[in-house]
Amino acid sequence: MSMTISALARSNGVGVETVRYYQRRGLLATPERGAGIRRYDAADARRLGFIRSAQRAGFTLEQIGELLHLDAGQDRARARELASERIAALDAKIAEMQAARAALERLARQCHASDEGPCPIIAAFEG
Amino acid sequence: MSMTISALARSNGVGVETVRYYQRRGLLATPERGAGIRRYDAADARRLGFIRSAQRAGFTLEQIGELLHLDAGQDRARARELASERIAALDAKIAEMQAARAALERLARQCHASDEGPCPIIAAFEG
DNA sequence: ATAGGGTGCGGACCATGGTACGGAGTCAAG
DNA sequence: CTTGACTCCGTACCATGGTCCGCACCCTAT
Repeated sequence: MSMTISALARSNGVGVETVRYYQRRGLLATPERGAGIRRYDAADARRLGFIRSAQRAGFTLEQIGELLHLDAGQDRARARELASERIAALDAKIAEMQAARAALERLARQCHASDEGPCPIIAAFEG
Repeated sequence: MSMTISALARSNGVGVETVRYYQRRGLLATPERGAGIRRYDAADARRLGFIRSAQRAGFTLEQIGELLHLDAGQDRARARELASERIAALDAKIAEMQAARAALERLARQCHASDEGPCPIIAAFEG
């Protein structure tokens, strides 16, 4: 089951240029080409899927590169370390966003409540 | 109470270059200069504070520019619109991050539980 | 009055994660 | 066996939010 680069890209909902970019970044291999066209298989698709999943979990491409180099679990301690760093970062970011959300919602309600005086949304940020 | 650009920057914990960047972006005014040096006041500091607060709430500099042009609440409807768009975006992002966090934590626990077989953290993303 | 540090300004550069371009080669259908 | 779509590859460019550089000028303390 082999595919062209565009099929590989489509299989993970990315653009061809993105695949090529990951190759340049060393995240995906560039297979040998048979008569000019490179052919990809299910393993490549899985690897691309890995990259996208990890990206959704907030890892940067550089960190993903490191995870990939841990090569199917040879260095579990390091993988756990990366995971818990990421969890901590996510916690911080989530807390920040929840605070911002709460503040914005309160302001939007205040702003909606009356059309007198300065807009609380604008005013709030000025403090 | 006037200050130099570096005092203004310090007042909001940013670098001088950041202030200058905001000026270029049209978010902060560049006051007239008295004998070569520009002088800033409390209003400038408040405006800079506004920018940083709004940024913390996840607005882009472009959106912040729009908020600033709403000029102290002349267009409350638009301000509310921006606020609710931002709330929706925050909700989506928070949900995504919480899902990622939960997945990562589960994986880290699994990985910790045994040192046999492939690392679940790596393996999980491969699906 | 002179050294040092801060300022003004334009422009270059940075990281991140892509996206677009152009020319040559390749493949599949009609 | 040609046409049109797809591929390869290097290079350039994009947005975002800054950061740094170099030169000239200014301000303050010694």
